[in-house]
Amino acid sequence: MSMLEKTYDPQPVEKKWCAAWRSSRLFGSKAGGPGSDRPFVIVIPPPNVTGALHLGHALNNTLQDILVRWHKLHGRAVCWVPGTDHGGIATQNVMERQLKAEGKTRHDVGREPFVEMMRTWSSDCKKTILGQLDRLGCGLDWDREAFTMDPERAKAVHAAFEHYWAKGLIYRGERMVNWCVRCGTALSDIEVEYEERKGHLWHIHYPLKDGSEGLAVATTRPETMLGDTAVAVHPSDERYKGLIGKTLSLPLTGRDIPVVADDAVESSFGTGAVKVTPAHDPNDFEIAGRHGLPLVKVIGPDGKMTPEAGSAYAGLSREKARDKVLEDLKAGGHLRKTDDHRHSVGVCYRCLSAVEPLVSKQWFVRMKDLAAQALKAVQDGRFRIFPESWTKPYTEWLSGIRDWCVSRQIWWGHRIPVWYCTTCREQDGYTPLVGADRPAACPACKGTALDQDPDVLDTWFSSALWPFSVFGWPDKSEDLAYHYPTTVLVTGYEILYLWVARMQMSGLEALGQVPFEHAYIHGIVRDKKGKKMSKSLGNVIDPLVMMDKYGTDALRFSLAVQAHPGKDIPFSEESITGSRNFANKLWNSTRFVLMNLPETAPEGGLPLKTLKPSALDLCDRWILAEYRQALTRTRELMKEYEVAAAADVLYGFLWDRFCDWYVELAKIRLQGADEAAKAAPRAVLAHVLTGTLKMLHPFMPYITEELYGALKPFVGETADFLLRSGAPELGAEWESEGAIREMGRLIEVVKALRTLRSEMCAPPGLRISVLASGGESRDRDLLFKYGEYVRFLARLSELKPSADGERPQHSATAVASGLTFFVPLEGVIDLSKERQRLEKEVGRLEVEAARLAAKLADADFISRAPREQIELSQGQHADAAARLARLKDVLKTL
RNA sequence: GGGCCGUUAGCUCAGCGGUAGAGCAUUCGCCUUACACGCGAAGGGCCGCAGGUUCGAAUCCUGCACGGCCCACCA
Repeated sequence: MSMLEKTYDPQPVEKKWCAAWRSSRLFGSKAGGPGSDRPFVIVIPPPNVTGALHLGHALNNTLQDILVRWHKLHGRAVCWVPGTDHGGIATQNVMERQLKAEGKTRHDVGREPFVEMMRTWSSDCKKTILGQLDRLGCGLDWDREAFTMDPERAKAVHAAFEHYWAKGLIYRGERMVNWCVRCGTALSDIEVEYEERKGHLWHIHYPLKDGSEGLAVATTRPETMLGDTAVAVHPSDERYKGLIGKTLSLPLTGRDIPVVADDAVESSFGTGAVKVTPAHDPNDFEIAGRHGLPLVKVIGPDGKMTPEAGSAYAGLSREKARDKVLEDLKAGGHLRKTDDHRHSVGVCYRCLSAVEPLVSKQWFVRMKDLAAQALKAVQDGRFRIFPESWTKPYTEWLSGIRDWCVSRQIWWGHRIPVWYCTTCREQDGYTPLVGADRPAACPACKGTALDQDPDVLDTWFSSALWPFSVFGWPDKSEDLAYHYPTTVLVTGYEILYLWVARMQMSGLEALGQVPFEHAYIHGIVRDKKGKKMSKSLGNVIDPLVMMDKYGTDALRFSLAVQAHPGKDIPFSEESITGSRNFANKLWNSTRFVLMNLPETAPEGGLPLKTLKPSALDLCDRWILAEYRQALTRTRELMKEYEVAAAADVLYGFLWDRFCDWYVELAKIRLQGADEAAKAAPRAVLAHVLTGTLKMLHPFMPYITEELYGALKPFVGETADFLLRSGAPELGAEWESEGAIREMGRLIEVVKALRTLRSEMCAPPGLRISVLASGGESRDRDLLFKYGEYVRFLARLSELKPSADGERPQHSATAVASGLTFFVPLEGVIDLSKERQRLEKEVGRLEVEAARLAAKLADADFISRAPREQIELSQGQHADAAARLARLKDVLKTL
């Protein structure tokens, strides 16, 4: 490493190590084979092959890589499986948009060629994405790359489907489903999002068949009235009691429809009478079921009105039909009222167009029993969610689960492994054949004409199998047994139900064990105003651009340090510069340390543990104690997936304690003439810095790998990679409350003197002389024992004792750590300014002393508070009172 | 309609029973031989509101307000 540059240049370093990690198979678990302990295993949430990585991916994968590297550093076998998801509708949509630009549809291309085009295109996309993950530094096990639609995963999909089928957990039925007219497919309930949209509430009058008054219904979708087969009212609604059982004449169609009574009707809404359109509204579908009402399908899967809607409307789009129905109702005098009305509209989560509830024949997975297993796993602790607050929404969703519509009328996906005999399929009670391969013949009629179901499975069906399909399930291999259950799944809360819950259910069903023991739920990366990043808002930050500009480590660290469990991250470019600066700080502190070490490292490195305690100075013992604390604290936090807090602890330790205090103090000996005295700070610098870099490595892998390479001989290590060097250790014997307390007192003195210098406008070049007086001998002894620290850090020419009361003329005063400091500043000091300064300080102390005195005078406090608390307050009071007395003394003589 | 989360310095957020911290931003002083992507110092907060529990509450409890998210069949 060239130590000439003052500023870290990330690009060459990243390129070098990225290639080295990969070529050395640093993260392969295939070669290593089963060890004695459980490995740390993560399967990647496979990104859809729809384009390039965005910041959300960068966050998700940074967090996973942090965990993987962290556990590898601590000696655990790790396996992080890379892969991508074929992405079903989302991916097909991208391709269809491309075709549309050429004026074509997928039907112009044809099913087979279209799927072929998608395969080619998605594999390019896959390469891009995986390359970007590599660049992010992800320690993935590249030998295991998987794709949700490759042959191995197809095997798992078929096995799962057959398993469900055999157990009666999968069925085909005509049900109300969410239909995306634009995508031309059914969607599951959770693939529908709801948007508040402006609309109207139209009041339409339906006369009785006999021509008498009838009643008015209120609706937001007048075009569906063509499919009405009843009007429902609440059974106890006085207004309509007399009409229940009567027959209405549906306007525009003349169809006879009954008035039925149903509890589901809310009397206070609209007119209190609901038109019932069983074929196009999930509620109405249920009402119809209860009353044996017929279905009239007036909207087709193409979003156009069907012949059943009547010749005047057939072929019109939903929107056009609405206009015409309203016009016709108005003309017939049926439209009574039009109110503005905001209501939520279900939209497709992929294309945001309004979803049409339709009755359609689809495949469903029966969820109740599956959900019960998953519920049990989370309740008895086999599965835990971090942060815990997501557990409740998760269990509630599972408790209220409905059957999962898994068939999709698109072409890109796993074809449903079901076959129909062309001759027998129309017979009542016909059971289709289930299997991946085309059956040779129909078992009933021996006919060989068999058609495969044209639909494909929901993309989430294959995603749900991911934690075990990537390990070769359904084959019961040693590899699967070794890696399953995996350790943790890292993902955003937006797919908790869509994906996490379904993996739990299918894993428990297929293997009887949870697919992962923990789910670590992170937030969404937003812009700095908290808005979701989107191309249309123009607020997208491209992670690749950020990596080019500031370095990968800076991007990773800025994401990690903000990733508080479950919380969204308001991300801005400024937050990366802070991390870039931190990387530079690491670079320069290593530069400093190396400059102060011998040219070549001695055999076995610089000794630390063999140094005699007497050879260690207070600051050495202090930084080692602080270092041990930082290690301990970081480990505690990581255990709880408190990644952001862990990053913060390391940041604070390295920058504040190590650089700003220890490195400065180490200079005293390093720049001194006593060669023997240099051994201790050299060893401490090398060991503490190297250890801290190791702990930071999961967060900033590139720079720490680079710096470790330069430092390792000095700590007696020879590992080729940081992650093979072992975790930093420091025994309990290095804990030292005494050192931390004593340094704390000295730091207080230094800060007080610096403040004073600054307030007195003493130029930094001016070496000042300081007299210390008063205090207990314990405090004086400490001060003068380490007077060199204070002299050096506060830039003093001398620090010496003065007899009590001897205050030099023209001096400024500071009180710290039980002592009074006088700084003679002839010519520099302004007496009236100094008086003001002291009076302000006196005022502040008086308030504090009074507050504490009142507290101590409170009989309730004295009798009820714990003793250590009382003693603490007494100490604080004594301290404030003493400082006050000193300052008042000084003021008197000023 | 239900649930969850949030409301702390100008901004972003920590703290979660002993009256407040960090980073960034601001101001002032410094090219102090690791680092100006730096060093030192300063200013800035009745910890959303109202009650309650407690010797003591930003911290626990109960309401309320505001913001965000999730779920739900109000046509």
